[in-house]
Amino acid sequence: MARQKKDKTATTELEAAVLGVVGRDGPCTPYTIRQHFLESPSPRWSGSAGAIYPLVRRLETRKLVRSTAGARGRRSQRNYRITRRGRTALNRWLLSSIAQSNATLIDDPLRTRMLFLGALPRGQVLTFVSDALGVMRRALHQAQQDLKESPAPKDPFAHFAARNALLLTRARLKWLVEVRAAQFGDSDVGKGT
Amino acid sequence: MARQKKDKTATTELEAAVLGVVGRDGPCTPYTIRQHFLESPSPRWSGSAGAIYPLVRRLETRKLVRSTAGARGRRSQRNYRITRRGRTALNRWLLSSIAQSNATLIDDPLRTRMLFLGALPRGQVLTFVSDALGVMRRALHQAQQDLKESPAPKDPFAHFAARNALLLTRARLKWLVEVRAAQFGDSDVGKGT
DNA sequence: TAAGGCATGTAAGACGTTACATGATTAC
DNA sequence: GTAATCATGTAACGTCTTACATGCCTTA
Repeated sequence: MARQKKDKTATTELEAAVLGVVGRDGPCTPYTIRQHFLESPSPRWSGSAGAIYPLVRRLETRKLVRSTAGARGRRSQRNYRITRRGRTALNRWLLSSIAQSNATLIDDPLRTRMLFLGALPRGQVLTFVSDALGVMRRALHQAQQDLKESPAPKDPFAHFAARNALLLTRARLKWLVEVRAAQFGDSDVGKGT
Repeated sequence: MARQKKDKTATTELEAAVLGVVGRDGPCTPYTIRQHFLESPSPRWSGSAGAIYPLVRRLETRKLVRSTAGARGRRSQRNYRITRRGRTALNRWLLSSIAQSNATLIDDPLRTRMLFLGALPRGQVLTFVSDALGVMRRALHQAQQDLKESPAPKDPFAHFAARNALLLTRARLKWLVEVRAAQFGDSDVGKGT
């Protein structure tokens, strides 16, 4: 992806997500797009200005969005909306990125760490697992909260996304409980929170 | 993390993972480290030479690993092993990165896509979900396979990691089945594969 | 001794991050 | 009218990626 002429149809996850937001929510300013990512429960992107502003210009160069100069007071403002080409690109991204995706096994930082936990003395392994359990219980609460705030009738897809977050969090919590049980033979299995 | 002097104790996930591998498996050449990542089921890193070779030198600069010049035939070869400092750093990374981690909600590319699935006509939504189900069933097989190949007695932590992969994959599969049922009212729920 | 692949790298570049800069608007 | 915050950017940089380069070393 570097030395070569860049394939014009290739799209990063963030580019696609921005395109998706613009397409779904209608005309956006870079600022509203940023807000969207800043408020999103997923910590994948920072929503930093340094990412978003250049990105939307990139999208415009590729004619996936089009901007019109609005104005709020005297301040100039760009309103971006998705083009037909953009919709096509989004559509293609949604459908084509699945099959050959590397998404078969998603990343879990806790799993990465688990691989090297043998480096710790037993007591610290316990600390690790306990801490992780604490974090995960809070995450579960958050996920439940988020799910409540995105009811199915409002936007079924947002609802499904929130379900995904909940199910993944539950799975990780279950895993941690399992690990603790296997390591320390306690009988808390299934208690959860 | 850019404009500022870099915090010497900061460590990227890949750096820590490499450090972990060197610490766990004993003296490594960059080549064996690469193999490790190339063979790993987790697609998070490519294990590219361009990443690994500079990285181990970076670790050596920071005195987290130390290299000795071995030789296979006349070919010079660097053998890296972890230092005491390296063990300390690894230890700290394992314990400290949890609490303030952004790992509370892990990323799922399918979830990202789900958010924008409203852009597709209904028929294509079905296609999307079906394709994803196919991918996920294969991923489930793979995860089960991997789990079998890392039995608990051999390395309990590797075993736990494989369990994590399996549970996460199951959760995603369950989620997709749920989505399909909600969208299309079919009664396949619970059938799975 | 030539071919192929093993092993070790380097080169160029895309992407996203943090931190800084700056004018407009609002609140007091 | 001054301070805070909104909104829009730019600057510098680190990490990782793909593609290329290059010698060693085995095997036929």
